[in-house]
Amino acid sequence: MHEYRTHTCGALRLGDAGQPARLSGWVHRKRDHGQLLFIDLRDHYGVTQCVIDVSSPLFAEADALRLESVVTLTGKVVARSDDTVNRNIPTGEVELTIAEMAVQSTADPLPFPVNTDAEYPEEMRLAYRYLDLRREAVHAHIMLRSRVIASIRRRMIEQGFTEFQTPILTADSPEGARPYYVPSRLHPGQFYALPQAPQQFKQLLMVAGFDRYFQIAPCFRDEASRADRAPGEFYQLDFEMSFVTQEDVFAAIEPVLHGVYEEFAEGRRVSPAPFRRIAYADALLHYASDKPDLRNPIVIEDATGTFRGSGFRIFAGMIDADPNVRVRAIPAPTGGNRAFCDRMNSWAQGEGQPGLGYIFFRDGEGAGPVARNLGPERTAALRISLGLKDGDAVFFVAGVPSAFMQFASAARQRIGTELGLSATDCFEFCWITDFPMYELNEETGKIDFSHNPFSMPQGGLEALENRDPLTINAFQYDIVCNGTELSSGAIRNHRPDIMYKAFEIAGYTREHVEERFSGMLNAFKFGAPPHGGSAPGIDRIVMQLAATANLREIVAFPMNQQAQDLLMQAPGPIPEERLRELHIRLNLPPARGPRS
RNA sequence: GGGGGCGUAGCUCAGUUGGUUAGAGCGCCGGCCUGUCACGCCGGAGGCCGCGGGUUCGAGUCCCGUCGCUCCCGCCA
Repeated sequence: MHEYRTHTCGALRLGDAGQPARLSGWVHRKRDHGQLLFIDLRDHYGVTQCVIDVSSPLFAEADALRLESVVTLTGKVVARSDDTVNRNIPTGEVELTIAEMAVQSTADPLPFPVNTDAEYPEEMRLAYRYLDLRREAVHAHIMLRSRVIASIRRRMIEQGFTEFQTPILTADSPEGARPYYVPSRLHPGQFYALPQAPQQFKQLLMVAGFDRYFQIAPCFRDEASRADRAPGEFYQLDFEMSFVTQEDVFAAIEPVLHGVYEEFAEGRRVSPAPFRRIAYADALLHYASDKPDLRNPIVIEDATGTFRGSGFRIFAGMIDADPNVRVRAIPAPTGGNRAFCDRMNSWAQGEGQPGLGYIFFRDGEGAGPVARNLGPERTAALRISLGLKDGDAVFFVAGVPSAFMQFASAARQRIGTELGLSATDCFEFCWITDFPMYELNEETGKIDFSHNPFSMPQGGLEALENRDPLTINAFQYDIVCNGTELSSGAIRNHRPDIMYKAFEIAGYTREHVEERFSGMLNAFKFGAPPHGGSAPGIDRIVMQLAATANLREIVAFPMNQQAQDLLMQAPGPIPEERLRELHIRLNLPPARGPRS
């Protein structure tokens, strides 16, 4: 017989009754009846009830076992009588009668129980993560993550992608977040940087002719964390393709994402490929967001014309005073009663807004103060254009769009949720396309890149030379699911001449470009294919599939919000001689850690 | 960098308007119990009420400061 086990704790069935068996695992739970003791033995695969009574010489030792001790139990598999079968577990028709017992490892009293799914403080969960990971729900989430990644890998390879590894110790990245630095021992005063993304390497692989690259890529950023944004490090499904248009990129990744989501959706509906494409400008207009949650059916419309010169003088006056002012109408089907409208208005005031104007429709006409001042004709025209009927309402926001955007988005989401219009239990994907290449810096009045400076401008060099930069879009796109941005991507700018011009518009000289991005720029001078890609966030995908709002549910060893690993106690001080080796002198006394 | 929330037993939490000796459930320790499966019953130990200062006859409770955790804004492929 094997030293530790003949079966796992999830394996035994009625058909095994009468056979000898050996199980190893953790003491999950004990039920002590004085003369009779039940031990639920747990391993990765399941739980099996083991039983021993006072006639056994092992009884006292078994009785004294503390929860979470690791034991090997050997005995006979016995069918349970009908009235003692446990239908809740797969092994519930049998039990193991304990004839031999070997204690592999004893457990001290636990800082928190692991056989329940109660909530515990994050700090404790992270400090004892190996215990936290024993709990059923977290254990299942980590397994889900692994299966999702395996599925992604298989689907990417099926799509003709090749997996590569790119350096972890590399050079400072040209743009983006604050990097992590690693001091060089061999080169005094010089530092490696950890990659914020393998962006440049994957583009160089395209230049090298590999055609379709992917990597489950670790990325490092020294930026503040969020519940859904890990501090320090996270993983992306990084991919890049040569000789492709934007539509080719979409067509390559849509079946992967759709397939993975369908595989793990467990009944939740997944929007079919091809996913909807929404231009950035339209997303801002209709959803007040560049990551619209399409589970919410509400579509915002412009109503500036309805209010211009109207009797509703607050909005009419704003429109006359500033040509940038817009009025937006947020339809609220079934929201047409004063109680709901007033509740939304109070909520808006709680959000620091002056209020939330509304019209609600009943008896064939619009009601409320806005309708009264707007007049029946304009009110009726608005109702018809928005497709609203008796029992519905419409809310209004007015001002300069950039100022009301965040609030309008929140209002749309709140209306959708409160009226039960927003779907649950589904995944709604869309692409946001046509991001502007440049934006005006409000403080300096200068033209800045609005997103990624290495994206190909739509219209190429010709557009850069002849058009108002603020009207030029880039071949840049986001993939959004349920209001979460899964990734950004772009068709890259592979032409040095277009790159020089693009940077010139943003105020950078040719010399500056050559100095900072020489690696990639030089590569592009020796024959570079047009290419593009994207990098969906693995953690966010798994979070959505696991239906959890917190990253710590789906990462095995997460850091806390302050980017500390409470289990391994990182970051931490290093010995003086190591510092000397690295040519580093600490000028300030080291900050005292929380558990020094 | 800024804002909100939380901090009472190992864990989850209650603690009234500022008023006697700070409570409950789980866990732990001891006792009882031969068919439970979140077993049940009895008993016990366990508290710098995050820390420091203040107001008060009296502070877990009110005020100020500080530390820790967390969520959000800023930031962020």
